[in-house]
Amino acid sequence: MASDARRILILDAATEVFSHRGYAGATTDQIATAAEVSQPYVVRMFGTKEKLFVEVLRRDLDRMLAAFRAQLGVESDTPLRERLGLAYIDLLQDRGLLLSLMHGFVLGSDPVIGDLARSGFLDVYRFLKNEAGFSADDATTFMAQGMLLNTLLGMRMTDKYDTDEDARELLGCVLHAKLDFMLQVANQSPAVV
Amino acid sequence: MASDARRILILDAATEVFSHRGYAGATTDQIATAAEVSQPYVVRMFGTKEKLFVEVLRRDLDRMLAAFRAQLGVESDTPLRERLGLAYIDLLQDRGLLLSLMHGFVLGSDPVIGDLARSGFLDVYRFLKNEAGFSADDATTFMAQGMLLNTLLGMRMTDKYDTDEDARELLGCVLHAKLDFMLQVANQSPAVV
DNA sequence: AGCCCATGTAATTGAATGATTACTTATCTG
DNA sequence: CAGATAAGTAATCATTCAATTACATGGGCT
Repeated sequence: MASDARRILILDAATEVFSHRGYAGATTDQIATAAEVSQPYVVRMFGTKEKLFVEVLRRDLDRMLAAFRAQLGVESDTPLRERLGLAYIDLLQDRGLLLSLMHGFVLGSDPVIGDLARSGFLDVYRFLKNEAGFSADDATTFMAQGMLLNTLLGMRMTDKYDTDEDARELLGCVLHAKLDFMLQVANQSPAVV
Repeated sequence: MASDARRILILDAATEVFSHRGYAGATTDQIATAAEVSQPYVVRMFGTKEKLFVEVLRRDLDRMLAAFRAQLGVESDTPLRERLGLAYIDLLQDRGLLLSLMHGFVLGSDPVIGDLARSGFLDVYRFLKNEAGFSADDATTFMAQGMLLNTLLGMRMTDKYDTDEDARELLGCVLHAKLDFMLQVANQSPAVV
């Protein structure tokens, strides 16, 4: 297989593994197994585990901004703000992809990862204000809802949907129309511990 | 020293170290050094690293709820909602204490930590609704702002306050009156990497 | 004094893990 | 066909780390 294609498979696998275990908790061997290659191959292709994580983070940030920008061109009755929210939920359902972002956001003390997380976060804020026309307050509120969504998915609150009334209500408030969709996805990928 | 007092020192140190490095990234030796005891002592007192993290998480959750409940009894002109927000910011400034919560929230795949994080999160939601009288929507919005605040502090966005105009604006939106206070605290504890 | 339980540590260990080295296989080019 | 370059792995290494064991210290009690 061409290394470009293999690279994508490894990045996909790494995103998945990092999202479950976190940066420090994930091992290059788990990533290699998930990508169906050998562990040395992963290391040689990316140099170090940190560089791999940085690439995952960078790609996820790019993907998020691209998904948001794609909504700018759409003609629709639903307001842009809502469309962006739905686009974000769509992104998150894709095999828990963006949870790796959350792990990156929490590693501000790491010089490399922290820098990337800060600048990536600010890029989103700038997009909302400069391109999507949000006010500072609206942008803040939008991102706050995104962080709550990340947190709920990160802690697998969807697991409690069936048994806890409050969990049901809370998820309903955040996800609105996309709730059924999200639950379906959550059940597809059970706790791979 | 009595073991009860030592226990508190170790929990304090563990909270600090976990908040910087995350659960998997922190080592029992770093915690022991921070608490000025030997590494075996830490392990023997708490059994395993996971049990130690669970105790840290549980204590932080208790502390948060206690701080919130304390606001219920206060007579003041400022509305309860705002007082709770300020109380949360006060909690967070205390040596980054509650960042450990964030790390816990992101480990939903771990059976023990995930369970605790989910039930602790729902406890806060229930408090807001049943004791503080929030509507479901208000409670959701309040928690979303808390998650954004956690994220901004986790990624050390305060480091960019002086150099980035957008970072300044974003932090201003979230922290309002408590901004100066927070920056002062953030500068007191520089990146202990 | 003499015992004993609580507080604490030094030394060690076994497993996990990121990284390196040295090899194999296959495809493309001249 | 030769031979080189890219794709990929098995085997191994050095480190790190949580956990265990065995030992030291000291204060309270009879």
